Amino acid sequence: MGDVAPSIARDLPWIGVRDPWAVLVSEVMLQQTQAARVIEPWRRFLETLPTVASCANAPRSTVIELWGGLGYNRRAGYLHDAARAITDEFDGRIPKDPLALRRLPGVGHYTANAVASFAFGVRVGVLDTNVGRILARAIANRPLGRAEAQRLADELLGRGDSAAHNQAMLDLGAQFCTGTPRCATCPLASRCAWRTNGGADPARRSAAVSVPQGAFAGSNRQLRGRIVATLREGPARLDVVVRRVAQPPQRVAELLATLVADGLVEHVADAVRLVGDPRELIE
DNA sequence: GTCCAGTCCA
DNA sequence: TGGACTGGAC
Repeated sequence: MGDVAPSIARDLPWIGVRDPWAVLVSEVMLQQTQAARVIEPWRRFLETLPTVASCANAPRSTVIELWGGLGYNRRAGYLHDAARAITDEFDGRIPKDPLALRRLPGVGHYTANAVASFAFGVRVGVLDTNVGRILARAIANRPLGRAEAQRLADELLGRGDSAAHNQAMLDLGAQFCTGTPRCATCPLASRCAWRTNGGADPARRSAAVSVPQGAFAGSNRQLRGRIVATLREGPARLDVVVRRVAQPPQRVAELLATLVADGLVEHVADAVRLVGDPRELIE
């Protein structure tokens, strides 16, 4: 985030100020993806699918294609499902109540509150991993539970512009309160409870704060990469892939199924034509 | 190799 | 409530 804010939809006039659909699309794209990489795909997406209805009526392949190089293609599927759910269950209008928003697929605490705040001005604190760290470090100096952290975030809103406040918190956290904090330049440092009192980092194991990724070696992520690399050389039968990556057929089939479900690589689809739906092999 | 990170599910 | 999933940037 940093120089470009999560609520980019508010500042880009061609799609309409605070258009709830534009905000929802941007917030889903911003899940685990930095803002700078989101802008172009976001613009492309909205040019083709400018409304909830246009997305709900579009074929799945279009939505996944428009996702471009953002990765985490599952989010595209969720967004497509969400557009259909809004059409079917909410009369085509994106709800402004965070609890209702959370019923949409792919919409969790963060996205629900962000859409409520940035699209509708609902006075609710937006809590991502960086804001979670600010609360645990600067305010409480101890790990917080989910409800506690949300209550603190809500209390900090005060009486001013709550969306602007949330934006400031997100930016402050993203720029200074990262995993390894940049206290030397942080404007909150002189008032930070953790800096003042010292001790172990309270953000570890605090609510909403993400944990480090596990080891790469031996992970599914590594194996997925090897499978994709194998298939890039051309379509291959499942038994060939299994031999190449030297892993149990069951495990390879499971990962292949996730690759297919995510619409990841054309060669995977070729492989599926050769060996059938790998999901059937798992049963 | 390490960092960043929200949702889902058990 | 903690772990799995996922993947580009550096």
